[in-house]
Amino acid sequence: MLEKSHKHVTCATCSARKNSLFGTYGESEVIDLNHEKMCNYYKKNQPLFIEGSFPRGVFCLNQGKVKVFTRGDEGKEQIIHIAKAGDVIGFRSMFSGEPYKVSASTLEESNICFIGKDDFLLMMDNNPTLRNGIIKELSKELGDRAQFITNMAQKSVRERLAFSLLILADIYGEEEINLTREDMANFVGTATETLIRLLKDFKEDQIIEIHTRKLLIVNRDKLLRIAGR
Amino acid sequence: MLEKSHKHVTCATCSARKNSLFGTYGESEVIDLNHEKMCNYYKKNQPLFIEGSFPRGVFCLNQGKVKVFTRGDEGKEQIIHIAKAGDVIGFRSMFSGEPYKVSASTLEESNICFIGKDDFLLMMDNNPTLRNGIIKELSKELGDRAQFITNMAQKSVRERLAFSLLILADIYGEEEINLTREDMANFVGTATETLIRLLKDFKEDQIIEIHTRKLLIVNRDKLLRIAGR
DNA sequence: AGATAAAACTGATTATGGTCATGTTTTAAA
DNA sequence: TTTAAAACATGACCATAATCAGTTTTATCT
Repeated sequence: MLEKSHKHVTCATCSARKNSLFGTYGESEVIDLNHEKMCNYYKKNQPLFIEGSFPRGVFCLNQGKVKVFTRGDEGKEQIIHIAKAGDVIGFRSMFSGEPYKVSASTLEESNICFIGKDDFLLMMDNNPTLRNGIIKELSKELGDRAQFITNMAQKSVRERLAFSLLILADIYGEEEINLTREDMANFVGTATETLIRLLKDFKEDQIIEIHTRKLLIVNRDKLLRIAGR
Repeated sequence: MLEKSHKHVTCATCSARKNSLFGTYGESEVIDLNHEKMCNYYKKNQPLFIEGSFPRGVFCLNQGKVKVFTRGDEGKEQIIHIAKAGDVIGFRSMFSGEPYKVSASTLEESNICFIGKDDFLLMMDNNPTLRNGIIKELSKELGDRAQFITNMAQKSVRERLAFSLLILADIYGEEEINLTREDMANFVGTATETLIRLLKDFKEDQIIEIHTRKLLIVNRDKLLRIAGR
């Protein structure tokens, strides 16, 4: 269980900050940052922001996981990205001036800090390192999405599942992968039933272990081979 | 036929510049820009850059069309984006420090200017408007790709073709859409044969006119309805 | 702890769209 | 202007994966 009070998260001691956009911040900058941010506890499945609304600031994950997704015509979610501790999300629309094109909500209970739009934009103006970090981040994601699109268009569901499991393994690190079948299907881009059948195959081929809701990858090499280059 | 000498393109009189990243440039900035750029004539199907190589600068289209694509495991192209006059391409990888994740080549004969990496980065440092324009552009594209991914994952080929034709209509403007069936299939994300069959359907439903290679949309509303929201 | 809802799973069926094989037309080059 | 190559087109067949309908298991709430 996470601590439910935000008072316990300070930027100076935030372990997630090291790998974040604010990882290069000096002591005084961290103090400023800490002053500007507000931290909140989120339950599982709580929305951070919703497609179509306008951004009021950015979210910095101290602890937990967040799915970023769009909805297709029939309301089915397509998960575009899963954010973990240290990730900063929600800044894209702030720059493009458009409403959010994606929604975000927690996949598990999380501690998430919020930095208001004005504060964040001011920081960007005054801090070339942050600015460059953001440009780099946007550019990197854009490259990743090109590959994602190609995977969607050309790989079979089996190949995409293998690919997705490898991505999920990176995101979950030491922990077991913990997603509902539906979320996983919405990440892979398939029907829930198809996903379940394929997971069963992978289990029988001793590629993964299934512990009810949780998944463990036991043969990464096989996954790499199935996923293709 | 295009003029084959680059001498005839100067930034001050470049009509494509108005809608480009450099659209807001003042007189002296335009003179600098013109001094830094080099303009070249490209034949049809000439590469600008190739996936895996490192960027040496950015390309600014004065005239013509360029496809931006990745290759899947079996070498099949997936077209991510089609750039037209005024578009600046190839800057993403310069910022992320990675090699290109996509390739680009001309779809028709084109006049394309080149601005070296150092010059471009210097311009960015000294010009907040350009910088913000780029951040905005990156952000906008990132949003578009989220939708693109969802379309790929959830729409039928028929729906995607309708959607793609609408995008192509925007890109080609007054001109007729002029792509090989293979390129169009690689944009939609389907097999060439499937694309051909669907084009025939659309023609029979009087949604498009086919003039050998060239396509004209005659019923935009029907396309909108097929494409879904 | 028991009730209720949500999620996970299974089987049968169907349709979409990919592949292969082959012929025709268009384009570009000699 | 002929010829070769590329692009376009069509038919037949098949595999993948979606849909539908239903059961079982797991999680959640009182």
